Amino acid sequence: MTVDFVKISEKWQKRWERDKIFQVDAGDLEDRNKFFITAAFPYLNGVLHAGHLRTFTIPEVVARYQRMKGKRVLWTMGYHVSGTPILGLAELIKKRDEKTLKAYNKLHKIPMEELLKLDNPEAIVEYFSKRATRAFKKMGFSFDWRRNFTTNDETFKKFVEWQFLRLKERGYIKKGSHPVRYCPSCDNPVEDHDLLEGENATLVEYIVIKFKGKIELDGREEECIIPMATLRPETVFGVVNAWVNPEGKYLIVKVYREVDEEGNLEYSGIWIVSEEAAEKLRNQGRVVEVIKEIRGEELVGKTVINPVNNREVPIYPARFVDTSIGTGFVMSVPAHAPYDYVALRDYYRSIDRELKEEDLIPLIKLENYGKYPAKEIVERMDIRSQEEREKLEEATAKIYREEYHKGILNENCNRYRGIPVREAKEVIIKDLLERGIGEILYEFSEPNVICRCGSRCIVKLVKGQWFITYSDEEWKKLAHKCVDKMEFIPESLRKEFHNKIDWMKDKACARRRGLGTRLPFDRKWVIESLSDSTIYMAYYTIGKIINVYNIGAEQLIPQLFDYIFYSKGDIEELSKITEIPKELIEEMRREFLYFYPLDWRCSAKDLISNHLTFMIFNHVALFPEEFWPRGIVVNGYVTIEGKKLSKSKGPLLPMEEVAERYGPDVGRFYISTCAELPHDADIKFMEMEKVKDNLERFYQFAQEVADVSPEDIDYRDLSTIDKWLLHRLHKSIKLADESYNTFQLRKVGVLFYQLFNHLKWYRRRGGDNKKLLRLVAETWAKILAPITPHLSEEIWELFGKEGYISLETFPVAEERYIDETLELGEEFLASTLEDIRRIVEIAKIKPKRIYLYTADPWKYKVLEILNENRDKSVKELIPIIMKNEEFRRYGKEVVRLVRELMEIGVKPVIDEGEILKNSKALIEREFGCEVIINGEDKKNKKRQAIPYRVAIYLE
RNA sequence: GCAGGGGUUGUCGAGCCUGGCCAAAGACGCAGGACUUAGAAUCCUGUCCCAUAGGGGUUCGGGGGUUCAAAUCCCCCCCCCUGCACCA
Repeated sequence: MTVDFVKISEKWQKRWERDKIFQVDAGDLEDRNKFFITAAFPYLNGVLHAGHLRTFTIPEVVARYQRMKGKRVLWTMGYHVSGTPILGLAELIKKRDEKTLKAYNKLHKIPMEELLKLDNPEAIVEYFSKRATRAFKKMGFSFDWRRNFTTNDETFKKFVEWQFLRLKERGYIKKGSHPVRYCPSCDNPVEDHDLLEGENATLVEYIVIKFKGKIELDGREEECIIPMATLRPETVFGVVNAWVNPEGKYLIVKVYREVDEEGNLEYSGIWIVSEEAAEKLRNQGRVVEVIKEIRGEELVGKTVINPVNNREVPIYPARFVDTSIGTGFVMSVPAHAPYDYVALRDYYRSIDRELKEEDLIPLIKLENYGKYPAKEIVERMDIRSQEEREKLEEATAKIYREEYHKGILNENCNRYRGIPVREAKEVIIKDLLERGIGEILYEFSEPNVICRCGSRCIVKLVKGQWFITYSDEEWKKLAHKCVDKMEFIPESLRKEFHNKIDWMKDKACARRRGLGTRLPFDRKWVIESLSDSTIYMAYYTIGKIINVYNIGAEQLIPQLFDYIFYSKGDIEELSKITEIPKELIEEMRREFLYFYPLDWRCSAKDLISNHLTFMIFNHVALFPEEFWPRGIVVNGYVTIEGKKLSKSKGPLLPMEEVAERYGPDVGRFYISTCAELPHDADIKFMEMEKVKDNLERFYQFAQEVADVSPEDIDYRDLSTIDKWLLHRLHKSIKLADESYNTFQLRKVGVLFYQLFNHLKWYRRRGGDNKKLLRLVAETWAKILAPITPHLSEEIWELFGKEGYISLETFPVAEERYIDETLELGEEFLASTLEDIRRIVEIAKIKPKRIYLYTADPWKYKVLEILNENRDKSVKELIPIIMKNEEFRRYGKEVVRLVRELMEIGVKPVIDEGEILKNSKALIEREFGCEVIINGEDKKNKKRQAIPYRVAIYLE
């Protein structure tokens, strides 16, 4: 039999839409039996794919489940189109970029003639919105479509404007400057995907320590600053000399620092820096005037004064100094930096001096090392000269790591003595900056960061940038509080969110280009795309009214949102100003009050450190505690046959294709059960085919029992195996219920497969109660309905039921049918069968008669005692049993029995004789011979029997 | 480097929190058998190694420890994945 899943799904999708069964409105505010679940909406620069399918199917299934649990479920979807990628895509299509056209034609399955029309952002937004909607509908998503929107809708933008006005009012928006990756030739910040090379480079913060020196200018000796850039500012206490590259080009410059947004300058003195460093300073908020150019060697032999301890140290030459890194000067800490140690030793040798321990200044105590860790490791690794770069890198990394984690500053570090390095570092940086002897200089962690245009990127400090002040400590406290109160699946996320909140810095929230909302208080800027999507779940609640009644953007003034979200203001007046009828304003307010807060937010892993964290921050900033989000669910990624998804290179697997090729139910079942929630799911097409087979089997099973009535099953009339099946059914309901509640959809899948095994066993045991089987089919159609709604509806109709199964009540597990001893009995029987089979095989006997013996009664009594003392150990149990005279005469046999029973597991005593008698025919059938239960004791076998393991003799 | 997750038997993947019924669920794959004109489907059986009576041996990244008992608890190490932002 083949089932046309696509045809079935189309039939039901049409009916659902016709009857609007998934539209939902706010109910009684006094009885908020609601469930509000959302997923992070998709960014529409392509079609929806397998990754979306997974992330959205999870809440979709749970939404359907909760609907069947009688909740008023708000579940819908918006589309994200803000930012630059859609702009970029439009440009590429306009340019007829071959790679892009190919990818969108082949992978996104867009016909070429359609594709060529998508040469402007508006067309792209429209096209992909339509495609996304079509894909969702084909997969049977149960959205309330009236609430759908895109982030480029004028009405939505009004909502975002309100958000930013209120954030600013609360002091969470400020202006400042920040470092960005920048291309000097494109004169623009460079995004990740615009990089040719250096995607992994990060921004690192060097601390520039301003050593004081003297330089001759126009015949006069002038005070100057020779800045040392370092990543280990804590080692400044151990500086014994400075390094300069003798062949390097250096500049004597006057430095002015920008001190405010207006560009006011503050004179910072005469500096000597490498030519490259001068350029960096220019890009990073300083004005640099060149006085004179010199070569590094001119500085060799001069001295500088360490600003932290006023120690005067000489400048020596070193070839390892790279003038393009830092300032072109390096402070030398030979006690703790292998490079410095080796270079200093080399230099001393060149002037016929020997480097002695007294020449070094140790500043970090480190266990397993002496006073001079750098010296030790250099000697241990036998590093001969500063040319042995690889070894030196290794030594440096090792020392750095160990010192950072285990080192403690010593008495040379004056007031920082006794503080572990990892703690001291931050404090020292702060102090250096505050005292004006340190400044920050940004660098890339890798030398080559190349823009798509071929130029080398620089770090540029952008001025006048708008920030959201996520670094705000008070704000963070609120966010932490929210996290403490929330639920997370998996639970480990809680810790991760706490970490992320701690680590949050201010975020630039506006850009010069891209789709989206303009900052209401500075219209030159467009709100950055991650920042306009942090509280849009609230918009879902009111979007219905806006869409249905065609409310215009100009009507959505900030005061209106204040009224809806805060109950602030006068409704009469608002209604007059906005020209929105009072009732509609009230309805918006009620929708919000009814559905908020959000019960669950679902997303894939990638949004943890940005979107999901921002969502928490923005909610706690803008809404009272009762409206903070209640839970977050995060799922793993999707791969296809082991390969990562890629919108440009494939594989991609559009959602629509899944619906068309396999049918939505197959796709939904597979994607929600193929991996545990937090794990990555690997789509294998062969397995998807198998899912199809299994769903067909289920449908077939349903058809077999379609003509039976499940009414009036009398429990008392049921056979043991019937009762067992009923027990299994109710246990499955119970487990499915728990699984749905905790988003463990894979478990529902496993239960479904178990159903087949149960049915197999039921039939093998001679079970054939049609009414009962019909009940099983009906119940399972409901259990599966959230996952395979179309098939379930089809079966529901087949069973002659009125209405939609999607709106039915989820089955309720009834404890009175759950009886674990039934299960134990069947397990006992199965293991008995298996034991017989094994003996037959190993002994290579074709038995004529099978003798089965259950254990002697006293053994069951022992088992009972074990059951009563489950918490006791073997040692404790023996004396308890031996207290009884009856057992004492069995002596050592008791001890052996206890050990054996512990091995099998302590289970309740069941009537094994009865079970065997009951299934005698089955055993005889399976082995084709006579079975004798507890008959004549052949070969003294009977005494081998223990509870749950019969003695067997084959003849 | 920091943070989070992970390493299980042919594959995928449970189990680990709450130690013992764990040679370790389930699915898939593979093999044998039944049914069938044949195939598909279905059903039965097997799938770490050894074994002519239900047994024994070696396994859960590596090493060490706790315990009568460890895939499960503790310590150390190795390896893999993800994030570290202004980008969706």
